[in-house]
Order: sequence, then structure tokens, then C-alpha cells
Amino acid sequence: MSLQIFDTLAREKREFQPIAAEKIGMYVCGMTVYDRCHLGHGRVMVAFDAIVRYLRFRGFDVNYVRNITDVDDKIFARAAERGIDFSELTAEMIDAMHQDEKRLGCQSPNAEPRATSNIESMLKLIETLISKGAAYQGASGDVYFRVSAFSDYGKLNNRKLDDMIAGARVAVADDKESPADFVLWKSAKEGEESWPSQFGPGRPGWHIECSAMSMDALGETFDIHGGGPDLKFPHHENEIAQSEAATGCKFARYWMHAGAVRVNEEKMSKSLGNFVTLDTLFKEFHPEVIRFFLLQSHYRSAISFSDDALVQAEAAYGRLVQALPNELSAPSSDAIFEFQTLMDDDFNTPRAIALLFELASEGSAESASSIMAIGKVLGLFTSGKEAFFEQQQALKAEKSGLSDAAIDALITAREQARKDRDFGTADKIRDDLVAQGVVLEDGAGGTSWHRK
RNA sequence: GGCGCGUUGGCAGAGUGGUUAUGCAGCGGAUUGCAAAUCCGUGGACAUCGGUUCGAUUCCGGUACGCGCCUCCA
Repeated sequence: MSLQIFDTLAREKREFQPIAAEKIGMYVCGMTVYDRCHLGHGRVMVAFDAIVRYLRFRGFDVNYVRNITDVDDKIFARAAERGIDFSELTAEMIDAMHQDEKRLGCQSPNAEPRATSNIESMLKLIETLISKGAAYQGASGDVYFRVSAFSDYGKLNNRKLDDMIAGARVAVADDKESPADFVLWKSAKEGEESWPSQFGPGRPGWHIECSAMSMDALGETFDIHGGGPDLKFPHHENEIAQSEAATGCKFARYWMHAGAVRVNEEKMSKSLGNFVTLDTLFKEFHPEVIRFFLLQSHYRSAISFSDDALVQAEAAYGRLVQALPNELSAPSSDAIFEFQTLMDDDFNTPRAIALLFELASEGSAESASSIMAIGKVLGLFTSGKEAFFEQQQALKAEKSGLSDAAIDALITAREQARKDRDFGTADKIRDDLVAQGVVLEDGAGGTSWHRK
């Protein structure tokens, strides 16, 4: 049985064969830390976290590297707006990102190289590119990558250079040889944050950091390079050009891209302003529900976000948590085998989740343990059965105007009415509670309740 | 204009050349004072037009609609 991965560059599923038998080097483009993460960021984090977890379950020793872009115009602009130093802003956002990630049940990457700590390495790479004729310094002092020096330019996105220039919306700098050339080193203007270099004070262009840091961490050629859907072009195309032009070697062997999160048929994005931050969502829904919602779609498909979709996911996930075993025993080897078959086909998490439901309806102790075992590989059920429901109830209680004590008092009143066979009053109390999101359950041992 | 993706039942979302996806919701039943929860059962789909085929939702081609990238964005 072999693992198939859809490779963006090949535009088809390919059998996965790592460079070294048991080891995988994987680099994923991370966040530019100038603002809080939104659901689109969350999707990339969760998708690659599930992939890494599965690869590890599959026996691979994965070295998962995800960068932090902490040099960028948007960062400087936001810091200036807030009147703080840019490093203060990035420290705050990095911290927030780590919290969001943790709540989503993601394991930390093995390394998180930061652009500001790797400028030396980028300058070395730029130097190499210049010496090979693949880069040049313009009159403005900016250093550009010479796209014409890399004949494979456009291979990731299946584009021809001529077509790109023809429809160019690229800002044309006067000192560029070609509009498609992109900046490697940006010379500093008066008052801008800058780092010293042989090209004069300035800061790195966006793409060069990923080439430098990924190759530093994983070597000139490594196994998997991933990222969000909007990085395919130009970011990843440019990474390939820079890296391969510098080393003469193949850069990443498999390219993986997550699909977009959509809102009303449109991509969730900063520029459209239609994004929801994870932070906001966590106030409405348990983080595990968000993760489950994300995993319910295949990592490459577009996923439609709506409040209703999350409510559906919440109901579905709750059923699975309910089916979790009270005492863990050995999972069914058949179930585990099936899970592996499904995931081996380009990480089919929606199908794996369907398997979870099939196991839930079996209802045996073994199937319950299988749910737990499989869920663990997907990074689900991390809170455990009781804690999950407790946390979820606490979340809902916070939004509710009705205190636990008030609910208990109403239930006591209803109990009395029921004893008096005054079902009209009893039902009225119950209906009022339902209207306020409180559901009663009359059991043998009395009435229990939960918030919905 | 270039490159690419999608269109599956009320909604979400997999997959397959001929056989049940799965979930949420709905409906019927068991249960309940009535409910809730649970359990059992159940209806409902493959945008459109052609082609290939014994047979296509699944392969090929056209059409329509939607979406993404081509500028910062995960």
C-alpha cells in the first residue's frame, strides 16, 4: 500500500517517495505577523497539522518547519499606526498565533525560523544569484531576480512568461529589466526600518526568506513544501526560481496547497475584509468543533464557511464525542487499516470522519476505542469526553443571560408543578427554557439540563 | 486576455463505469404525562447537451453558471 500525494506542480497524485527512507523534510509557509489569524490561516494550520500527524503515525520522522514572516511593509505600517516598535507588534502577534494554533489542537512545528533572524543567510543567497547572473542591482539600489535567467519560470503555475508580462498588472519599477523581475533586497528609504548589507541598508523581499530558511533547515532539495492557496503565485513560483537558480538542484519534491475558505461564494481574505478571526470563533464554538469542521472537507477543496455550517458541525461532532469510550481498550485493527487506506489516498480526512460515524453506530467498546485512536491521529478529541462538554457548556453559559442558579430554580418549580399534575405550567416553564437555549431531560434520576 | 478549479439529495460533503458514502435537518416508529436524549426504520442527488460503452453521476467533447490566481493576502 502506498501513500499518494497530489503534487501541485505535477498537477496529479503521485506516489510519495521521500529522499531518505524514514525521514521527511517539510516546509510550510507560515504567517506574516501583523494581525490576528483568521479561519483561512486556521485551515492551513489544521490541514498541515493533520498531514504531519498522519505521516508520523505512518512511521515517518517528520521535520516540520514553518516560517514566521516578521519583516514586511504591512508590519511596519501597523506598528506605526499603533505607535509601537515593529518588534513589539510581531511579538504580540506571534504569541496570539501560537495560542490560536494550540487551541485548534495543532502540534508545534519542529522549527519556526523568523525572517529577522536569517537575514545573513538571505544576503548570501542573493550574492550567489548575482554571481550566477540571475540577479542584479538596479539604479534605485533595489536588487532584483532576473526572471529571464531561469528558463523554467512559471512551471508551478503552468504559465508562460510572455503571457504574464502581456497581462501584467505588476507595478513596473523603472530600474527593472523586465516587469516580471521581482525584488530580492529593497533599499531603505529615509526613516524606514533597515538592516545593513553589501547592497546598502535595506530589507529583504518577501520571497527570499523562504528559499534561504527552507534550504538552511532542510537542505537544497527537500520532500514537501506546502502553503495556502494564494501562495502558489507569485510566492512559490519565485521561491522555485530563486532556489533552483542558485543551487542548480530541484527545490521541493512535492508541492501541496490547501484550498480556500469561502464566505458567500467568495474567498475569505484580508483584502475583501470578509474574514473572521479564530479568536472570534472561539467565543462561539469550541475549538475542537472548528477543527472538526475544517477536517470535514478535503484539504484541497474550497470550504464554505457560515455560522450554520459550524452549528451543523457542532451537532455532528458532539455525537462523536458522546461515542467516545469511558475506558480505553484496544482499537479494531480492521478500522485502523481502513483508516490508513483512506488517508493514504491524499489524506482523505472527510472519508476518515465518515468512518468515525460508522464506528459510532456500531456502539461496541472496540469501535469506541477505534474512534479515539483514529481521532487522535487527526488531532480530535483532545479535551476528552467530559471536559469537552463541560467546556462547551461554559462557553454557552457565557453567552446566555440565564444563570445556572436561575435555571435550577425554574426546574424546581417545574418539578413541583409536575408533582401536582399541572402539566400546563410545567410545559410552559420548559418551553420558556428551550426558547432561551436550555434543554431539559427528564430521566429516571430526575431532571438534567444542558445548553444548546 | 492567460492559467486552473468547481457544479452531487433541504444543507454540508466523499466517492464510483453496473452494487449503501457519511453527517446535519426531515419523516415514521419505539420510549416519554408531553418532550428531550437515545435506538430502529425511511424518502431524497449526481448542472446541461452530445459522444464512447451492453451500461455513465463516474471517461471524452461542447454549453451554461460559479469560483480562484495572474497585485499584498493562508
